[in-house]
Amino acid sequence: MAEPQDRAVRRRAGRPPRALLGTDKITRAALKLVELEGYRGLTMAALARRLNVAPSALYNHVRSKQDVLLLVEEDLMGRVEVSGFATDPWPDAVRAWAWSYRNVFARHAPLIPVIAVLPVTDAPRTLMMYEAVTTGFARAGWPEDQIVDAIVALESFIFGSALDVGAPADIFDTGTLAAQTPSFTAAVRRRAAAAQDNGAPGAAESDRAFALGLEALLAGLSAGLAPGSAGAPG
Amino acid sequence: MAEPQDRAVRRRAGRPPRALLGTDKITRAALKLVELEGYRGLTMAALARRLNVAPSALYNHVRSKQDVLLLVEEDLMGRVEVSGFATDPWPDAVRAWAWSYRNVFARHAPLIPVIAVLPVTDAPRTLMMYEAVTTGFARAGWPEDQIVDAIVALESFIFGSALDVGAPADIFDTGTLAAQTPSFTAAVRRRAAAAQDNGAPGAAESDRAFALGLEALLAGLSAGLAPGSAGAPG
DNA sequence: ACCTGAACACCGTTCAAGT
DNA sequence: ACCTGAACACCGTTCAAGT
Repeated sequence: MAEPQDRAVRRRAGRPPRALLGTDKITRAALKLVELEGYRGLTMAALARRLNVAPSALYNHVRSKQDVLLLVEEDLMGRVEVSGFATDPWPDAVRAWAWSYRNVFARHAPLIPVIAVLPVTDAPRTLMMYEAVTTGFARAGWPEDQIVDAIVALESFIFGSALDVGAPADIFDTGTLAAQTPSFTAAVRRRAAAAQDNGAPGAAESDRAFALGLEALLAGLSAGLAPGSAGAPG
Repeated sequence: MAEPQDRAVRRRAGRPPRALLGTDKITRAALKLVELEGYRGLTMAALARRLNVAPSALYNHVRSKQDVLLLVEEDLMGRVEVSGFATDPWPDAVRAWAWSYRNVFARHAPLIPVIAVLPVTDAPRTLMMYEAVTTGFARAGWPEDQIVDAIVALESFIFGSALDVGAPADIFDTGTLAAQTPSFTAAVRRRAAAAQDNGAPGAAESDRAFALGLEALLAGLSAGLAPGSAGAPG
């Protein structure tokens, strides 16, 4: 583990005999850093420190911090479960995919606004995920021109739900305004009670909301394959 | 519009005869700044410049920049359409609410990760929105212990969809990897063609995905009110 | 209580100099 | 090509001094 060249002994300037960095090393260091200190701790300076180089050295391998985030995102996409789309019934495959997708990014919430608008061009793992999902939809008989919309709709729900996992347990505490919001306050109380009845303590609530929405989406998408059912107001 | 005291003429230190700031003025200035320069332009320094004060003066009214974001969020929540819940059939009320909610926050995407985990305590407009939605659900016959989960599921979809609105038109361009992702590449092409057939140019695609998902959720939620239909794997 | 102005401890990024 | 080290133009936030 300990490099022969420790950074306590400082390296002199100039190109080293063999490159010290590379996108894979940067990716692994970034992931480790996020695991240890969260996204607040992911700074170019901290990343460089972990890799025993000067911050400016990173810019020989990435064009910006945004590039580092893309490297991390690509790695995470490879962890999303898509194997079911080749073999399982459509609802089962989507369920496994959706739960793993949400769980992977729940721990990487700050990445979500980035991914949601990120072009897939030159992101091979991300593309392979979409390819697997698409073939699964086609195999289940989805019309080709609706597949991407359906994936985007499911993904939107997954991203939003991944953010919800990070919500504090008391997010819906109505506090001093409880008297002005009687229906909502009562519903919140009932929800907490229902979530506790089934055993688990805190994360149970976002799991239940995710399950409810996912099953509704699955049922609605299955039922609504007939053309021209939806229209957009405003 | 022009204050008698212009900042070209500088103010001397010390408490002014009447307070120059206030949370409402800060909120309005922040919204204007975001409208003009986006969230990248929303810095404490820029905000102070707009208000003709020193940056440090802001800290007499907010504890942090995060506080400023919360002020903005509260203002935006007041713009979400909830009037339908008092009068309209449940699906119509949810539709109007969901579309307006998505449209408001599509232009404030950087706020979404903040809102998603933000306690509602002491956020009166946000709470009033939840109260209106909850009464609408109760009126439609929803069991009280499932209402909050259903709202959270819908909100998750809305937040994710609001992020999707900001995606570039070519987000699914498979580029040099098109040959390795034939199914997905074909589906993307078909989607673009279908979206153009109906008239509109670019935003049409996220609108279609949102409509598809929302209608599926509405149908699935309506159908799935029977207990114990969903279960969570892994 | 509520302002100014100076200061602090960071950021991400650029670039000349070195091998 | 790929590193170091110095420098730049910012950040958000704190705090003494002033009225």
